[in-house]
Amino acid sequence: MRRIENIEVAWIMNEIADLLELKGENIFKIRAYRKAAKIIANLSDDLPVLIEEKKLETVPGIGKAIAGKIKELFQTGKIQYYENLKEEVPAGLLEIITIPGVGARMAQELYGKLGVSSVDELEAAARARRVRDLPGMGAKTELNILRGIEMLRSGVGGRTTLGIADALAESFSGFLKSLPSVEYAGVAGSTRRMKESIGDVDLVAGSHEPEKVIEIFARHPQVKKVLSRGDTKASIVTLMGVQADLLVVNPDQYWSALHHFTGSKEHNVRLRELAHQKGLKINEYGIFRREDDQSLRVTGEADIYSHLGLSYIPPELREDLGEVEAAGEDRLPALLELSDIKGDLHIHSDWSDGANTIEQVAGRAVEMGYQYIAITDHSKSLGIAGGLSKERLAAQGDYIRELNGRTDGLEILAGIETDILANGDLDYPDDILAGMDIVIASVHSGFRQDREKMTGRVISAMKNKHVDILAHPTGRLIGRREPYAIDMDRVFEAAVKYGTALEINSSPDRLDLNDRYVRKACELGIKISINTDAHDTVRLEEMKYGVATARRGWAQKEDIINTMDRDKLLKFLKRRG
DNA sequence: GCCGTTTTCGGCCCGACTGTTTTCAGTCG
Repeated sequence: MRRIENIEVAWIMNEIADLLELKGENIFKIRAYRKAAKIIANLSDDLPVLIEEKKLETVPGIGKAIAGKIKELFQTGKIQYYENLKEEVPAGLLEIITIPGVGARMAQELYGKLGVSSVDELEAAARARRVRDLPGMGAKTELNILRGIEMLRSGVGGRTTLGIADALAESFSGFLKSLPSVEYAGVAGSTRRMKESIGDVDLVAGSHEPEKVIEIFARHPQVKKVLSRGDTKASIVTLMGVQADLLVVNPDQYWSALHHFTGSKEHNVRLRELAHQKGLKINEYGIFRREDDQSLRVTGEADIYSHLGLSYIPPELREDLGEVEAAGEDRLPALLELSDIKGDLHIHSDWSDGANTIEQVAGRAVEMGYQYIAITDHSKSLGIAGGLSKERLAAQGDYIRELNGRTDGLEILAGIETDILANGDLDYPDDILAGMDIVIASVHSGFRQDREKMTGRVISAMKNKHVDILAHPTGRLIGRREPYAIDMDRVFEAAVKYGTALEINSSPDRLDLNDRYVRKACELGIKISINTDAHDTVRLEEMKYGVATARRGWAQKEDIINTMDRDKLLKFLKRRG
């Protein structure tokens, strides 16, 4: 039988929830399936392993019934309960509820009264003005449905990368801060938590004149369309098609609002449950004693956690993946900081497909306060990217050594990003690799190899004692290309066995390793290198996204090799030869 | 459907905006 990934099981659980919702089932049952979907999507172990070890039911949020259905899926290839549900509910309704503003109740009504069972049919019914005749719906609902369909088709509401969202959020936040009527403003939501992809940008402001702030926000030149607008909240779509939401509160409620809108939703639910147990209530305006509604003092996010008996939880950890328990027992990790990074070990220059000279890269690195960088251009088989021949590589090495002699305070390492060829060989013989200061290995071709072959290919490269780092280990491009088929458990085993470091590629298009793999790798004691893979000096700044991904994976300074001082790093790179 | 240092039954987080309504349900985050 075909291998079934955890994420596919999560999709099925979510679809079961959708189907149950369309049937009008018990809301708590629906939530249980949605919760299970989230949990499964975030598991660090593969489901078959958990089933094998009889540990599936012990996962919080997964009980007997759901565990039974998952086992059935792996044993028989399907879930009868799910199949039956799909029989009962017209398939088009699942599509209809993806229209923004149309939920299960409306879909049921439209199907029951108008016989609408696809987005196309709904569009026709709305255009024929038949929707407005239904109870509880009017002309505005009809228009809203058409707008929603248009949005769905235009791709608005799709997700964007962290790089784009972060830049946009910072620009809006700066704009808000510059307004005289605004006392505080900041970025919240998944952008603040530095998730790898962002649905919409959340902003929070503290002001005594919320209407005025909303008004100015809605007229910002970046705004293409205003989706909704109240006294304290507004949603807009930017020219780039990214949705941004702004909440304006009283300045003394700012920290509670920022916290609330930073989420995640799951993290907040967890905190509210905890608050409930302690006789408290949390919402976006503050934290209150339930008995007399008296509000407790909040002058920063740390106060909220301290009222709950928790140590401060940084935004990157707020996913309800164990951070609340850890904060309660004061055993949160001392997270890596951007300032811990002492250098960048994967950079391209104009010797291959980079835009800048080595001197320009070095100059920028000095400005950034780095102790060292590695120039790692492409190897010869990547002809399309100007891969270096043996001779060019040797010449580059000489040049770098000469440059090092006249560069103060920055060590430039002569490195190479060698391709891992389809058969697992590297692009140069061992004697050449032995002469490099640092060797990075990565896959740039043959992405469609099967899992066994790809895994073996990568591991044979890691086995080579000259290879220091495996770059972008899964090969994914966020939103554009799935990871290649590779057994990461075996890659981790190999990293432990051979001492190869794994990369977090900081490019917001990659973030590879991802946060979940980082967490697992750190637990296994694997060393990680956070690199930008920059092809121009501007993108050296993307180190922050790699660091954020490491933080989301609970990484500490000790886990990361490019936090080492120069001498320690050089020693580390020599340890295997 | 899940869960349990007050419970194996009876709970299960909180609020804004919208559109259609005279007091609220649906949707969303």
